[in-house]
Amino acid sequence: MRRFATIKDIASALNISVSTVSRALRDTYDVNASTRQAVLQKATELNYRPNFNAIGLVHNRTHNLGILLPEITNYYFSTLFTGIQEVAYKAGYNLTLFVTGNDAEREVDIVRNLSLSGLDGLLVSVSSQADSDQHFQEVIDNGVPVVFFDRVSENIHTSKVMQDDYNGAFEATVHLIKNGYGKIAHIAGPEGLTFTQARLNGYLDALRKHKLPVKPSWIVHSGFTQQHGEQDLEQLWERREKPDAIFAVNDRKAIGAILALKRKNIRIGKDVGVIGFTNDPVAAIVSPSLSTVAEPAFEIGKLSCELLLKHIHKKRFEPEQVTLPGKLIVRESSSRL
Amino acid sequence: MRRFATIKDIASALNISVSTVSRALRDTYDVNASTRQAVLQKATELNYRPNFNAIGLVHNRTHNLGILLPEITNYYFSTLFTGIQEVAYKAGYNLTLFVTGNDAEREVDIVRNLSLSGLDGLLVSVSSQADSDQHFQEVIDNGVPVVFFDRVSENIHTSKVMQDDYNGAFEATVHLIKNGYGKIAHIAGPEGLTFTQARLNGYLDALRKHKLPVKPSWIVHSGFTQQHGEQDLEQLWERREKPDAIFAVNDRKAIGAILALKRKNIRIGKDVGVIGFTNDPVAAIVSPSLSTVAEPAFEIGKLSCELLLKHIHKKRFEPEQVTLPGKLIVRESSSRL
DNA sequence: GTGAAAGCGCTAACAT
DNA sequence: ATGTTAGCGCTTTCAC
Repeated sequence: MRRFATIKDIASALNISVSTVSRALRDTYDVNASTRQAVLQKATELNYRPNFNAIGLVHNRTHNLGILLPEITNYYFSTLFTGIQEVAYKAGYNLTLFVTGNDAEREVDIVRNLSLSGLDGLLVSVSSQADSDQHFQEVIDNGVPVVFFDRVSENIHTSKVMQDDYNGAFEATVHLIKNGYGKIAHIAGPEGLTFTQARLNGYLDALRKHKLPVKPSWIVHSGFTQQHGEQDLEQLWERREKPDAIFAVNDRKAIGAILALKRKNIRIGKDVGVIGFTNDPVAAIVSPSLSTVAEPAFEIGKLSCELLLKHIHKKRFEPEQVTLPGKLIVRESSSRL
Repeated sequence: MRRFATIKDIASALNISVSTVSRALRDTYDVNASTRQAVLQKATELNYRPNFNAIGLVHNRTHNLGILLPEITNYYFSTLFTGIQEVAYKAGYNLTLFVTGNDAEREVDIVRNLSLSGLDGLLVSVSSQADSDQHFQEVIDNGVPVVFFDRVSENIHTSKVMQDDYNGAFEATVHLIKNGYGKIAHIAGPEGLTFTQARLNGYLDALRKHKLPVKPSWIVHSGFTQQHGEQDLEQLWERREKPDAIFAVNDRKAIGAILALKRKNIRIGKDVGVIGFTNDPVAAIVSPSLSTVAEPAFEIGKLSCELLLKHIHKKRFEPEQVTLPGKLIVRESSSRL
């Protein structure tokens, strides 16, 4: 059984008390300079490592943050994580990552079994809103700060960080309209997710504002993968009247649509315009390159983590909601030329 | 200050002792069925959550594994993580993720400051081998099991899980040769990393076996990104004699090369063959699609985690080395047709 | 089958 | 400036 050197070991080696060792190590109390010197040296010598379980037990905090994500194999969420870690690392917090695989049941299971005592706070992007948000409310009721980002939960009163999904979708749709497309379909995400709804609304309002027809048969909901994008497009092409442009809820679905269109020998841009959402690097690689709305993933990660740390440090911190703007990126897929 | 219900609370509510509560909760000792029933019910009622710091303190283990990765914003590592989590989740272990951003200094910093008492084991893909591996040896000397995967450390005696980089590279190169390319360049990773070297060796041996010229000027080392791939290609095209095929150390660099070639109006496949390594989904999306060697990322993740758990559970577990085969995936970029 | 008590490693009053 | 002690929440002898 492995056992690290403890402050007790240092104390007895030096013939002083554990409290003196503790104080010297923390460099915060009045400790004789020479004593501190001796302690520090002995600590190095014995390869002393503080026991975080013990410290956590005393202080009731652990310097551990939990992160709950629907997936990680994806540009957006992995970039977001990198942003979170940027802040956490500097603040001396470790990150425990939980990935649900978009499985709502697993999400509940994870949250219910969360070692709450091992976590000072929780950062969440929800997997699905089909079920209730009760499990998150329980965490909050237990006094653990929670910050939602990207896929937020409507019913829960806590800090949230999102991109401006509505306006991004609005701009994307207007961009298509301005480029001469008039029969614009929307390949959406699963129903029930707030941001799916926000992007749908942006799309709808853009159509209405420009007096274009809103055809329910041109709106198809499914998952977030490239395969879903391909399937959605096939479905659209079974309609009597076919659209002449596609606004996809994310780049992966847009790429799926592009591949499906190519297979039909339909020219992207010239025949059918396509625009996505995210600005996944693959958008610049695909041919023709994909127009999109860039999401500030890294920034959202940073901000969420900063907000969570504020919640943890102040006792009564009023929840904040932050919405970051996206940015229209025009490439080849949305131009007739 | 938040405070969860403890076994003490349950005990006093039920007028029994804490040890009975502890036993009932763990369902492992002789406890009267009705007592257990009462305890379980009270626990739910009070929303009892075990304190993992306390348990960790007693048992000297935490059910936490550390994962150290060079990056996460990338198909290979994020898939690998998913594989690890698959095993960890079922075994009831949480994962603390550390990402170095390919920064060797940061790696040392993280490892040196690791809360070793908070981790039952460590899974590592090293960021760079330029520096010594001393920091990892220290962890092992402290009795914390370490398993390396993908980018392993040569000098350290512990379990390692890798793909077969040498044979994958060999096969990829032979594939180019068989398809009629004779002047094959290699766009490599940074020098000093074991797997970079293994892929280089596979490439070299394939050339030698087929009596093809080995030209040092056709081998260029740099980083792992698409931008590096583009730069490397530009560098190759400054040579007096230009190659007619590229074997890239990974798909991202291969894609970079493809984009740079396209800019030069060189036809991929017909004029210059390209093959990558990884089988990133983008390889199927890029046009022309990219031939590659598929890496078993998910499997490597699973295996590494299984191995680490074995190390943790058995007291004296002999280190194992596992090498998983890759698989040649032929697409458009490596064919003259 | 259950309780009392010691102890995991550390911090934080309270003494001196 | 340093020592003594209680206690964080839990498990685990050792009694009975």
